Amino acid sequence: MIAVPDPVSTAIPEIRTALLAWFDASGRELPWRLGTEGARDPYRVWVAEILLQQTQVARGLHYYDRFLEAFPDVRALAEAPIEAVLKAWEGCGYYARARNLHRAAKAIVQNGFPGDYGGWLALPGVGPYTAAAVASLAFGGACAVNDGNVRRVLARLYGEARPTDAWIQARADALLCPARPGAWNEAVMDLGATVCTPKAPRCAECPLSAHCAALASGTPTSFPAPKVRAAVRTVQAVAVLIGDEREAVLERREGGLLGGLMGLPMLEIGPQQTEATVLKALEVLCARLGARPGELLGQVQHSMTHRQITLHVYAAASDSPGQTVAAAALSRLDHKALGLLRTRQESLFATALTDGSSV
DNA sequence: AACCCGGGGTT
DNA sequence: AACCCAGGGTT
Repeated sequence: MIAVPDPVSTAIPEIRTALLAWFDASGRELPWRLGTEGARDPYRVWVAEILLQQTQVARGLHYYDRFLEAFPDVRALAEAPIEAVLKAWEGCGYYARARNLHRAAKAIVQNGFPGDYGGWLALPGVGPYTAAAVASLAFGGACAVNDGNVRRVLARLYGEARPTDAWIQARADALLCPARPGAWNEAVMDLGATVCTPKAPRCAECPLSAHCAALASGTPTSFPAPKVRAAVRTVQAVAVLIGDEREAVLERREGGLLGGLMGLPMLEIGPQQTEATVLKALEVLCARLGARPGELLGQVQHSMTHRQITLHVYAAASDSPGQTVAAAALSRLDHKALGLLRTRQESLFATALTDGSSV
């Protein structure tokens, strides 16, 4: 059987030259791209790659500055309490990233930074993408990354609607420029982020348009086909606020959802609930806390990728001391719940102004 | 391989 | 309202 080379494979030298020339002229300047190409500061690259997992660059920039200011080097990170690490990550989502970053920092302080793909892959929170990224960007390793950008760019270049991870990795490995592996990886990702975008690609500006099978097909956006996603689950929960926005009883969330963060004591009660079952849950929750249930402060809605939460927030009273809210790392959901107190006070104040009564 | 894990941007 | 984002861990 004779293997027929595809049009992209035969044009690999031209493709490398065209994309790297575009990158040298139009690549993004980003704070984790300081220093020599292929020999960047591994700490800065590593933190950036973890932060950018499923997080858009524009959003990551803010957290990156904040995180590096709090933990300028790997020793500072390793020696910090986990609560401080989560506080720096607060609001960024996927909090297992922060916990794994902290764990890995301790290992790095013990053993030093790994110098190759396999060493990075062994660290918690580092998978195939991140290991290849750090190995190429900070150590000059010939490792091709495979992320959402690479997937889209290569699916379009080859006209493959349903690429598997193995398919993408094989093409990425073949295309990788051995002379500039780090720059090549950044170039493909920059192209995917700024030109070969999901919905409205700027094909007229693309340095690879002459080689692109998806563009030739007339419908470049049909590559790759959308991934099927799990349905959003609707759930309700009850939370109690013992204290106020400054001092409140908080519990550490265990398990997967928002794990590691602090939050109001909470009890999930399933998808559709009546007022009676909500009140029953409130009693159960207060019994566990040794607290006396108070009035309804309101409901908050919170949507996550895979969940739509309605949270019924009640005031409660107990003898247990609260803790300083500002010092704890909380999810957006808990910040919304705490915000109910403020809106409620404002509406009471407005009522007092209207009818002349005292608050 | 399928599922879970946040929060927000773009279209 | 989809669809996506510089993915990784668990089952």
